[in-house]
Amino acid sequence: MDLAEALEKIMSGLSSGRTIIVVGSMHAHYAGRSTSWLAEGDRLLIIKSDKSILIHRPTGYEPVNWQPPGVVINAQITEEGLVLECSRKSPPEILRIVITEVYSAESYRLVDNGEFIIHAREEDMKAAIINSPDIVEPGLRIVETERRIGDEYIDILAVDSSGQIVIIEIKRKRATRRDVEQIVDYATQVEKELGRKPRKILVAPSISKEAASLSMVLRVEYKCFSPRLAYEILSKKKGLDRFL
Amino acid sequence: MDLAEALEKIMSGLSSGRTIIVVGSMHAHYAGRSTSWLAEGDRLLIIKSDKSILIHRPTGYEPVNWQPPGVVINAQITEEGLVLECSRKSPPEILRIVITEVYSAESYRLVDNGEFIIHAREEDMKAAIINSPDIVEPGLRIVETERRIGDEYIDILAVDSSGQIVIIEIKRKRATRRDVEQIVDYATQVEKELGRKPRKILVAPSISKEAASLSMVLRVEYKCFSPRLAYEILSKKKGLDRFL
DNA sequence: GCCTAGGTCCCGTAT
DNA sequence: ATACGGGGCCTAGGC
Repeated sequence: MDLAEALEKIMSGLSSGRTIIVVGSMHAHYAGRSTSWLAEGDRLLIIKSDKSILIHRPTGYEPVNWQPPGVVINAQITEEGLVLECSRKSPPEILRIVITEVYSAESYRLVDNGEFIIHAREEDMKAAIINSPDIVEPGLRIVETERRIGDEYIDILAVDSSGQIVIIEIKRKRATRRDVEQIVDYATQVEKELGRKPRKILVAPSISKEAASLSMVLRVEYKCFSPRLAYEILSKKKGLDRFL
Repeated sequence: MDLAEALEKIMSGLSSGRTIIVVGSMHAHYAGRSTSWLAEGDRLLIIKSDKSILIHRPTGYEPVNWQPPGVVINAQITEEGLVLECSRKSPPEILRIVITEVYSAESYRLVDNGEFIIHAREEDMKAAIINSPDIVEPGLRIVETERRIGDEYIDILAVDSSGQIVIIEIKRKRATRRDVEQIVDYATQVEKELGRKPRKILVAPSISKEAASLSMVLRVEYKCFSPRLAYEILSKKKGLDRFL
């Protein structure tokens, strides 16, 4: 396909809100949050209906260059080739794509209202614990979730059977040294605000060796719990709820 | 295009290491690190030559479902439609895609050896500081970079004009409270290992208000420096080097 | 706009 | 395999 024809496909696709797919040889230059040059090669260029842009190489999960939704696109043919200038104001950045050869250029009116449901996330762990605080510790009572202290958010604030405040930080993956530091920071903020030293419990499916030893020093407790288990508990409960 | 024809395109593309692009209506189920269901809708399916898989909706930067490179793909036609089972062992996960209608299915032999160069990253800031430590502070001498203490890495270890050890942590973006905690942690480790309290300098283009106040408390110093400036300094130096 | 925090983050790198 | 840290991370939510 020649460049003029491809430009026509792109322009009409852009104006009608279609998703555009161009396969061809191109190079690109990005300037903004960083600066990059991509030399000539065969790639897949996707321009979505919300004006998000992706340049994909033939390997790898990630696009090599891109723009998030909402850019302004200027397309024209110059002596260099089919030039697409994709820019936005905030942050100030521009992606300049030069297509020199087009193997295919098509646009599609895609209708996608399909629901997307995802589970076994940190959110499910939180829900399971709120529903059954005993998962963390018998006698625990939930006080507040997503409590904001300063600019920070504490996953769960609770009170234990002896009346002591408990901070709970949930992680869906193995807890790291950083996670331990995070909950200690929260505890410092809570103590400043409420005037009492809280207990600190890190809930995660596992904990790294270094994080475990740091948690000893900083008096952070660890409770094993996984997103998968949380999801199973919630599913069962939901299943039962149907019969109640 | 009918499903059988699309299957044929996919199979031949897979066996010849081509990049496959399917536009059509599909639904998908993922089970592994999390669990998700994507209901029927029009999407773009990409199977790259390294067997990375992407399902893109008509909007948004991110794929809604995906698999990183290296999955095993099983494709067949069932009563549900064209079913692709993409699985891997570690971590154990599977993405099952059911294509019910195909608008387009093509494969391309993409040749991409183009170099990709990126600048104005943290790495450039580090290089500029190593080259001219005065950027951080007059009289500073670099001792070591990427020093490993335990499992952690310290960006730059230096000595100031009075002979005191200095830890430098570089951030390409505005420094946060977490960044301050990180360098304090490094300092603790350094003190344990070397027996002397180091100075702590956070180098970043800016610092959040909360991070600034925390840095006062924890005796972390802040030095303003940006990836863009670092890149400009390095470019000039390189330009000069050509004439020396 | 800033700030926080999650993510099937991905990715490189070192042990 | 685990662990750590960067990324133009992106995205959502709050202020």
